[in-house]
Amino acid sequence: MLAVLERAYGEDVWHWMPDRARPIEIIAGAILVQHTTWTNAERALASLRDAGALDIGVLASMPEMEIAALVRVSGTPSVKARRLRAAAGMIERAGGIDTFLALSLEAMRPLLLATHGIGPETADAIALYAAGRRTFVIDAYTRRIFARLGLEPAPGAGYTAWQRFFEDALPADDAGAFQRYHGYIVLHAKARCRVRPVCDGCPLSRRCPHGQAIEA
DNA sequence: ACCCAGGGTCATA
DNA sequence: TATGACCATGGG
Repeated sequence: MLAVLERAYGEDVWHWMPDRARPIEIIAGAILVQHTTWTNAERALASLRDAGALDIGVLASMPEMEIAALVRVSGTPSVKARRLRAAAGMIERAGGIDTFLALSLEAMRPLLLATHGIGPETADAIALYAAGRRTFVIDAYTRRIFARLGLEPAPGAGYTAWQRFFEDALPADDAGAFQRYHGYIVLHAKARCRVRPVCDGCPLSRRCPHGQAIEA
């Protein structure tokens, strides 16, 4: 399946954010996109940027009410405001953004997981895409697509089992490959299902039973 | 008028 | 451990 994705998408890589995004934008984006669409997360990110709030020190000290007003369009604003603040505070205590990003995965991941509002997926997204650490992101798309293909590592597999499943299948020394393959899955999830005639044109969504229709 | 979205936390049993 | 309510806005 990974080879199929590679063949289908090749160089057409999705990379979490428009290229050259600063790490702080990737970190904030990873929190804002929780249980929401990426387009709404991007709008919230833009309003943070316009307000000059895409900064660890600013986010860590800005009242949650103000942050919430800025990120309203991404849903659950008070929840996400608290989470953004918590993440910024953790990074400050870690010695600032540069020091934080230089941490090893083994040091960084527990810090992230100990932060309010950062669970396994958000932690891995930050470690992989903001810091370039070699950890695979398991999201709803990944589970849905592969489970439908009968490629679930084990029935009812948890996050860790899914993650090991992919990490074992990918080059052990190449964080870029981890980014690329997770990107393929996102591209595939955003693609249109082309199974015909039953499901012609349906988005690969929860309602669509076909995970395999990469190409006609 | 529904249902869903690239999650995570908290209270219950 | 496991399940469910909750967060709350925008789009199909």
